[in-house]
Amino acid sequence: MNIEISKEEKMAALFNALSEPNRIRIIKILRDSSRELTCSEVSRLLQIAPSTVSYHFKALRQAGLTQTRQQAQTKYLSLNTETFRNYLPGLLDSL
Amino acid sequence: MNIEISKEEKMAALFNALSEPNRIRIIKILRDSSRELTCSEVSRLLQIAPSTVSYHFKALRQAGLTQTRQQAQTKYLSLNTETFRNYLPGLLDSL
DNA sequence: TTGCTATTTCGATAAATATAGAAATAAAGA
DNA sequence: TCTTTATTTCTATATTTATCGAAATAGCAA
Repeated sequence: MNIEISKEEKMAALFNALSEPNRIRIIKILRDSSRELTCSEVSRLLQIAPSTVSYHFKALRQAGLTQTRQQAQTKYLSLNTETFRNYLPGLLDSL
Repeated sequence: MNIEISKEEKMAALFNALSEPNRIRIIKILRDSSRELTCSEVSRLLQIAPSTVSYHFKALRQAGLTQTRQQAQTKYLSLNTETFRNYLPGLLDSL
């Protein structure tokens, strides 16, 4: 059984995942390049520690805004367009 | 002079103001009723302490999502539709 | 003036958050 | 096998946050 979660709580969780500048930057890169990103690549691009990037990746994934594909040691991050479509239509264009 | 603020930081601040369920509830009431709300009214409606509501009002106002009109001791809160229009078009319908 | 109502600020607190470095895990390649 | 690369987890820390009750502020009304 699931704990009851209100629409407001769901939306708040989505906004919370987006309430950090580096996470917005990650989302924008994904939106604009339409390719996948790796942890180390983002670490280089944004100049933050890999462990911090991993933490942000986890936050985005847990909110359902992204998904990952694994190949060998590397995990490729991409947008979960369905979540944006279902809960935040048009928002990607606002970033 | 102003501290340089990136678009990502601005958007993150807006999302941060929206990352709390009770603040989303306040925004939704304002959107649906198209009337103003007072601190005490929201305190009664959402069953949270007036000081907590005041704290949320301040967070929303500082982000630019709402504005207040004062009449005697009472402050009336309303949506700042311009901010929604400029930065988050269509978002009100997603809440 | 005195008491009532509305809001904010203050003080305190418990919880969550962003961050980094170190250690752990796992796969690739020499 | 040993080394390098990629990522995650753990530990620690400093900061922010949501919350309340109490006190302060300000206006209204009897």
